[in-house]
Amino acid sequence: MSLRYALLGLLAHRSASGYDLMGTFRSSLAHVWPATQSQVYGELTRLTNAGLLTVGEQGPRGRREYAITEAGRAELDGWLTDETARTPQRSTLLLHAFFLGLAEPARARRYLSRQAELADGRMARLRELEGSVDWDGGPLSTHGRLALEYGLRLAAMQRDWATWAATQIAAAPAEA
Amino acid sequence: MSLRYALLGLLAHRSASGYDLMGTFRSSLAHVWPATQSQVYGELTRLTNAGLLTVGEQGPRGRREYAITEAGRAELDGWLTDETARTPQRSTLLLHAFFLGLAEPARARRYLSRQAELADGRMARLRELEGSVDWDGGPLSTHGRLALEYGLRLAAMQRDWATWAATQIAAAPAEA
DNA sequence: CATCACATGTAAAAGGTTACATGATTCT
DNA sequence: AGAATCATGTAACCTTTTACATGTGATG
Repeated sequence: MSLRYALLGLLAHRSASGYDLMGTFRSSLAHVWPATQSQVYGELTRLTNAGLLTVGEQGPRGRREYAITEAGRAELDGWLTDETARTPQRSTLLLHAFFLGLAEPARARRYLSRQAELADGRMARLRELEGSVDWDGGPLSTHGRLALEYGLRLAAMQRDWATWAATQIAAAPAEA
Repeated sequence: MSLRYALLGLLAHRSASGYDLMGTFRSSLAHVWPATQSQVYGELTRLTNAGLLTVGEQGPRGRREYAITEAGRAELDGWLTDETARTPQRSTLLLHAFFLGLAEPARARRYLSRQAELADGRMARLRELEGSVDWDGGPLSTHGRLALEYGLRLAAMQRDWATWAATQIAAAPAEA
């Protein structure tokens, strides 16, 4: 149900076509709430049928420009500060950690070191993104910064944890 | 595809029934890789058909005791240190952050403070869990600790971020 | 005129959630 | 005898992923 709010949120800022929105999903929103083209187009149709969006004049290549309705804004507004909405957390990194005792210590340590490196790489890429985004005043600016900072802190946490975990493995040999 | 490895991982430690495994999912594994009963039973059948598990003697109430096969161990072993396996990260907290500029600053700040509180609560519950788990030497012990530490660090990061983000909102009023 | 960017959709399959359905054994 | 626990399964629905399919307009 969250993709719905991602779309409403983007359209609350300015009207756009499915194609436009996909551009945003590819650049910035991919880090926050990934979505595929087939999902976005489908959801736009559903939101229009539900009266939360309207379609404007047909553009050049069958382009459909979507605009948020009053009902759409109300729906979005209700969600914005809804504390109860939580996605079940699933992390393959964590699942690996849970079962890492089944691998030889040296291999497990190598795996964790590699994960630390990868997290470091993610941090670097986010910092690059930070420099390249035009902080122009849309919902992608002031509050995009908050999201970006979250990503940076998450990556840093994962790097530090993986580094620490590798030392723990060294200390305690494999069991099972 | 990860549920598959969660089950193989648990069964690599000791044979168990679907019901037993559900117990583990309810207690410890829920924090790592949540799964429902209907998912677990279905996957066990699929793993058996794929030759990665075998079913032992029928127990009391039609109980089916599953054991991992050599093929199952090989499959698990390949996955254990596979660096490429990554789940797309989706976080409602992050999505909220991204669009928080659309709410009034006071409301947005209240939301973030509440999220900080909630993260703090999660930390407390994990610390409780840490005390109550019997660290007996299974894959849930040494390496369950790693997973638990990850959870603690994640919650701490979220708490600190939400607290920091609230101050950022205070500084910059709403746009859109 | 060819290529690239624009632009929209559908179909099939996999993964996940919720609800329903049923029955056996053990404990009090 | 009744309740709790053990134990398995199915059906419907929603979300997400991957792949296919098609066509238009602008640019060099």
